Amino acid sequence: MLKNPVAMLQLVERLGNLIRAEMRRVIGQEGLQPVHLEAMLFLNQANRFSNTPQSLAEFLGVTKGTVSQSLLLLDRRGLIERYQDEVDRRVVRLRLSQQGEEMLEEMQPASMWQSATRNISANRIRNGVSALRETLYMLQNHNGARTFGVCNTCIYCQRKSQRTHHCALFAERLSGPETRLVCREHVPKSAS
Amino acid sequence: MLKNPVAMLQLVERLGNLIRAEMRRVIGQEGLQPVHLEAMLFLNQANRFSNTPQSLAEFLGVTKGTVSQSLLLLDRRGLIERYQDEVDRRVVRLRLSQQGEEMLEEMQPASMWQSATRNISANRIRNGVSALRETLYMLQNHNGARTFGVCNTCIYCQRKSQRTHHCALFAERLSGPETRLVCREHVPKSAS
DNA sequence: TAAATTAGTATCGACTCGATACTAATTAAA
DNA sequence: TTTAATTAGTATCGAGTCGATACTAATTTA
Repeated sequence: MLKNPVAMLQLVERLGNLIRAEMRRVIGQEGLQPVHLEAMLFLNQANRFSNTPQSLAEFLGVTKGTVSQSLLLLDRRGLIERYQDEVDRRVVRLRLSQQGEEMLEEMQPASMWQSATRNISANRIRNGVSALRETLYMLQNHNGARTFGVCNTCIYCQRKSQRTHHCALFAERLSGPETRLVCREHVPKSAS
Repeated sequence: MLKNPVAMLQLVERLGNLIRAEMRRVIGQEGLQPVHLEAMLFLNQANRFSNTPQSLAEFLGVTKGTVSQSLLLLDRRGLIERYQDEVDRRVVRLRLSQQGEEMLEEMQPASMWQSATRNISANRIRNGVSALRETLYMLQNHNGARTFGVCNTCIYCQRKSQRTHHCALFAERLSGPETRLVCREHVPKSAS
């Protein structure tokens, strides 16, 4: 009974390393490192409260100095754009450039995963997903780390009508598509 | 139905990164990097056919040149021992030193995991483990990568009596404890 | 016996990463 | 309101990863 969590740890670790190695192989052809792909994937998903270097650093679990270096490189390659925030002029906003979006489109790391799980029962995968999700939230909660979930699973997200939502934390309106982006202030509903 | 595998990918990736960041935090205090801990964990588990630089490189998914560098560092710190193989004098055998074993003992990265999964149903975790394991084997099979499973889940492992086992590939006897170590030639029984 | 293969090491350059020190903008305090 | 503290971000340094390339030495194959 006690051995299964450890088995899960080892499997996640092993799979994580494989994914990382695969990432290195794929992205290496562009002269980039795994962390650059991670960063681009984040920027592709981050909502307008979360697209900053600070936020990215927290997501990646590295210092802001480190992330600054990686962003420098992505900028040099023309894969991202940086612009100053209108209100708080210390903060830098980030977005993928056209070129960055295209590169991400080409990668599609998901296809490998699809084929690897083709013969596994859907029910088993569903159970796996929920076990992993719960574990993730627990772990992050325990570390005081952010969850970076999407708005529609957040306690601050209120549905106003069929189409419009409202964030009670930032006190701003959210469009439908926006509720499917990740936020640095996300607090999962299930975490009581 | 198609979204769940991708969700699982993202969760594994995210958890993998968290584990990696935690590793960096813990092992960083010893002046080491995550890959060093990975290497030590591998050497702690590898059987006598698999405790070589080549094997470690395959496990980690890096080149032998890279692994050679990491081993140099571990050797300098006195955490591993290297010795020449008796039969084939090109190959170098690796083992953890006393000091290396003690360090690994102190780490115990599993405890964090135990607490993070405490409130999750045992059944759900079991399902998660088997989904992840199947995925891992599929993925490795697909890439032509080694599975690095333990002997007692390998097609070459034959039970001779209550206590003794036999490896049909290397044509050698295996003790009970040895069947719980990982092997580079492992082929999972389930993979028909 | 010679050629090819295999295990491992050495060196180079680009990059990560934490630590430290810094600038500039904002906020809190006196 | 002026000053002090905080916050977001950048720059630089050193140790280390990592792939690529080139190498040595031992073993196999031809």
